[in-house]
Amino acid sequence: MFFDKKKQPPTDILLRAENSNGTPMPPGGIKLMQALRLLLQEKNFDSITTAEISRVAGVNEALIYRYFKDKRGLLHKILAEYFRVHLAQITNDVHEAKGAFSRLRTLINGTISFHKRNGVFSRILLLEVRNHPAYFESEAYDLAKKYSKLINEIVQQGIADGEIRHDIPLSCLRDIIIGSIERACMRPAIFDQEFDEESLAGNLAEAVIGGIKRPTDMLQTQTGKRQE
Amino acid sequence: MFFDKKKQPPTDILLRAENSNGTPMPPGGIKLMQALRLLLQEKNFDSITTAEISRVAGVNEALIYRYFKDKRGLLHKILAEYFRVHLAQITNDVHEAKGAFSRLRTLINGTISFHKRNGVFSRILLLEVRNHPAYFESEAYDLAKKYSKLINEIVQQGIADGEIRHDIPLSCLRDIIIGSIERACMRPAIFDQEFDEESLAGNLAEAVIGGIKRPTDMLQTQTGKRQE
DNA sequence: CCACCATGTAAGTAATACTTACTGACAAGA
DNA sequence: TCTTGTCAGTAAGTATTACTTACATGGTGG
Repeated sequence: MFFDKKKQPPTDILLRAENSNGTPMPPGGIKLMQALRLLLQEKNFDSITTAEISRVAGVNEALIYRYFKDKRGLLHKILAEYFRVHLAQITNDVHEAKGAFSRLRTLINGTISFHKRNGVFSRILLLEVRNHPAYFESEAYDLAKKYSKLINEIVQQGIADGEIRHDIPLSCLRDIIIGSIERACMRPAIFDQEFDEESLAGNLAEAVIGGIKRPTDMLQTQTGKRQE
Repeated sequence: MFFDKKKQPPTDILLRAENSNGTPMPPGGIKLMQALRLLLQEKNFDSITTAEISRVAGVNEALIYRYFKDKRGLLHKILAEYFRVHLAQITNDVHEAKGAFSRLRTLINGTISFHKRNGVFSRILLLEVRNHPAYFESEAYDLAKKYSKLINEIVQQGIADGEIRHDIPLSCLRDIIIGSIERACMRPAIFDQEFDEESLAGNLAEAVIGGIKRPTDMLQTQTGKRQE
């Protein structure tokens, strides 16, 4: 097993969140983030009211607007804290692995594991934020781009080393990797389904790598764009 | 070229929509659907008000609640009409093609083409509905499942014929196919970006098929689950 | 002519995201 | 010790908006 440090409990993320300027988030802000995170385990964002969030947090409703831009700003902040932890773990693990394929397996494994351990992260990222323009101006989106860049680096290195095929654009390869992972995590996130992360990640990596690896021989029909 | 009938204009869908019981949708309902579709070209669903929809449609606001369950019900109905047209086209094209790979290419090509021609469909499906439980009770979701079943059929036939690998679960293969397509269409949908559908679909199909095809020889490391 | 039903409407209501104006605590400086 | 300023927190609003209710109208069959 090349990824054994994933047996942590459903990490208590966002306990130590910081404000955008670097100052630590005051207690009220932390409580609000924890409250929304808790509520998101049971219902979708739109059906959670600001009154509910503040009631669960035990603070006044107006604090949402003091510490965050608005209700969605609070959501984005939570996502950002998840992403921060996820990125720290995954970049470390990836750089420990050697070779493009091993790194990709590590990435796929780690990402799916994180999604499984953090269903709220899954739901926020896959379902709740991308329909609203403000997300793409948020800190959370910046971190999502960093994640994307990490994949770019792995794939580009793999191409340079002759492991990964060079006849398909980088963006397309990245779409396959991220798209497959997200699709696989979406159904469990929506329906609260359990899944075997080990085998899922293994199978996904196997098939995805099979598709993006450089063909070692010429007997397949892969080189010609289309035959008919 | 195996898919030449896709040069239709951005189809005028939902002009001939029917109510759920089979009776034709009255004029007011049609106008409301067209109005929301128009508005969705410019802003996201949440920031469109019912007052706005009815104003653009030129009918009274209460008609939304007579002909649809609620505001989201109207959204789901629009998506369902898009899906109906899309499914009719794609199932036909797919069944004309022969062989699992040719069918998959047809499916990928046709789906991406439909997404490109119908940006509103893209945005509704990929961004606006899956965050709300009511979607999964809707007619639109039933059609989405039909689309999913179509892929199942292709892949299962491909496995039976020895074209597609059998060592990876069907659900996983399907996630790769759908996930890749949706991820590739997401960025253009969000940012209104143009893209070359021909090359995108070709590249995607090429890599995806490369990953799910049955290995014709044993010289790769694909059979063992993991080596290290 | 009338009963009926479908299409359409005006006016209202409850809920909710967000705002404003305020209080108390605490620390620094004179 | 008084003043000043800042930061955490709050109560009480307001404007918006999704949704409801009760009513009007027009065509159709008997």
